[in-house]
Amino acid sequence: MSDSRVRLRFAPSPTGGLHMGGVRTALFSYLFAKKHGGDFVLRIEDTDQTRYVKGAEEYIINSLKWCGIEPNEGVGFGDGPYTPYRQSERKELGIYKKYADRLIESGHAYYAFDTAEELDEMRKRLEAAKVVAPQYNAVSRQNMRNATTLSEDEVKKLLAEGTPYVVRLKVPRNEEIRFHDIIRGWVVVNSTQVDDKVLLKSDGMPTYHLAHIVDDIEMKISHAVRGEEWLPSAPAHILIYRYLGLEEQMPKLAHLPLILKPDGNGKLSKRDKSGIPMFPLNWFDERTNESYTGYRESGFFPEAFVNMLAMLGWNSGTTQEIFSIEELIKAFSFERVNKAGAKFDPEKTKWFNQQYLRKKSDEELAELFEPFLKEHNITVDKKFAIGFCKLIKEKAHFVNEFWSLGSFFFIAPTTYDAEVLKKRLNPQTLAYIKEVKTAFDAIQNFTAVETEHAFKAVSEKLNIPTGQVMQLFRVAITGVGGGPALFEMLELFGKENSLKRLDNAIAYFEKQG
RNA sequence: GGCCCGUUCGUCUAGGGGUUAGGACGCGUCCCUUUCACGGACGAAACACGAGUUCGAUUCUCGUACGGGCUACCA
Repeated sequence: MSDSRVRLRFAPSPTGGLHMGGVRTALFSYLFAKKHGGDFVLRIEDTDQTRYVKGAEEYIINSLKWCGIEPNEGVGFGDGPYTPYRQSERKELGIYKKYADRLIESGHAYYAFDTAEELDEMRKRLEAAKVVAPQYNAVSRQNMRNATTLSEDEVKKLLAEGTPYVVRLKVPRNEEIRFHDIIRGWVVVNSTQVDDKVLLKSDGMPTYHLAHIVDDIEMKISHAVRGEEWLPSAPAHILIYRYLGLEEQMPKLAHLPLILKPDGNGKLSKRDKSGIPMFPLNWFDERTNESYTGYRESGFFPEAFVNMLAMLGWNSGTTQEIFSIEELIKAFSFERVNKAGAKFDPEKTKWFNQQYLRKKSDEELAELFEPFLKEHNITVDKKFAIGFCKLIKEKAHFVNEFWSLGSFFFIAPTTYDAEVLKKRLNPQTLAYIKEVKTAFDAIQNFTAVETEHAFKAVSEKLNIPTGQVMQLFRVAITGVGGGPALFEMLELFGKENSLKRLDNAIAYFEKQG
C-alpha cells in the first residue's frame, strides 16, 4: 500500500448545500493529494434517493471550483479510469450487489426480511427489557426474521416470492476491533457496540457503509478522510474490509475534528447569528424554502476563505497564518491536524479577508469594485478608480464596503456633517477655508504635497492652528468627518474638481452663518 | 443511558518532564495621525480537577468533571 499512488476522494451526498465543514474536508484531502503528487477525486454518494436534492451536485462542483480545490477526476471534473463516479450509476453496474453476495457467501452477511414495524417492535421490546443499547445484533437477530433464524428453504422461498429484504453485516458477538487513525492513533472498540449494519437496502441501493468501501477499493483510494462523526461506525467498516479479505488494501483512515459553533457548543449549524456565512456560495433549499448566504456573495475572497478553513484544526507548527494554496500544499500533513474540535471564529474570518484585501493590487481591486460603480451608475476613468482603491482599501475588510466608505469620491457632497459644522464653523474658520481656496487656485502642480503646503501656509498667515480647521476642511471636501488622507484625496480629485467642491461648500457654509 | 473522541488565554493554537507557557484574532492603553483605518509599542488573559509515576509534572498513567460525536433500510 505504501508504494502505491496517493488517491483521495471527496464523497459528499447531494442532500443539500455543501457546508463549510465539508469544504474543509475536501480541502485537507486536496492538500494531501497534491502534496504527494496524487489524485483528488469527486465521488457523489447519492444512495439515498429520498434525500436527493436537485441542484446540490452542481452546487458542490461550483463550490469546489470557486475555492480553487478542483478534483482532477470525478463528477463534473472529467472522467478518470473508474467511471462512473455517481453511486446511483455504479449501482446499475451491480458492483455493490457483487460485494454483498461475497459477504453472504462467506457467511459474514445475511438476508433480513423484517418490516419497519417489526424493527420498531424489536426496539420497543429491548427498551422495555432495559437493554442499554437496543440494536440489531448478534443477540437480537435471533428473534428476527432473517437468514440466521430461517431455514435455507424458507429464505429461498421468500426471495423467490420477491419479499423485500435487506442484507445485513453479521457482526460477531464479542470481539475486539482495533484500527489506526492517522490523526488519532489507535482506537479500540468491542464488537458488542457495533450493530448488524444494513449493507444493501430493500430498494437495492447500498448504504453508505457498503458503498464507500466498495468504491474506495475499486477506485484505489489510498486515504479516506472524513469528519469525526464517522468514528463510531469505523469499526463496522474495518469488519467489512476484513470479511472481504481486503484489509491490506484498506485506505488509511483520517477522522477530522468537527467545526463547532462560535458560541455555546455543538456542531456548526446551517446559519450563524454572527452573520458570517456557513456555505461557500449562496444556497437555496427548495424543500424548506430557505436561502443561505455564501462566502462568495458576502464578499469574501476564496483565498481568504480557504486560508481560514485550513487554520481551523490544522497548523504548520510555525507562526505563519497567511498561506497561499501552494504554501498550504507544501506544509500540510495529517499529523499536524488537531484532535479536538475547533470553534469557528467569525472575527478572525473577517481578519483573514482583510489580510488578503490589503495584499491585492489597486488595479485588481478597481476591477472588483467596477460592478459597484455600475450599480450606482457611475462612470469614472480607470486611473481614478485605482486611486480610489488605493486610498480606501486601508479602511475596509471587504470590497463591498468601499462604496459606503467612500461614495463621496464619486458624488460631490450636497449636505455636510452638522456636528462638525456646529463645532468648527465660525467666521474665522470660514475665512480660512476661503483663503485656502485662493491659495489652491494659484497652485500649478496640484499634488498632495503642494496642497498640504498651501493649507499650512494659510494657517501661519491667519494664525489659526490647522487642528481647528482641518476637519471642517475635510467636511467641505467630502461632506463627512472621516475618511482617507485628505490631501491625497485632493490630488486624486484634481484641481478643478477640488475647487468646485470648495466653492459649493463655501456657499453652503455662508448660508449657515 | 451506552459507546467513542476530546480538554493550553474568551476564540484559533504552539509547546512538551525543569519554559518568564510562545504566537494570532478580539479587547485595553500609548505612539503615529486632521479623522478613521493601517502600522508600531505595551498590557490584561490559559495548562479543567484529583490521584499516581518522578528529584520535578501543564507535559506520562489512571480516575473524575465537563464538552462533543454516534446510537436509521441518512450520509
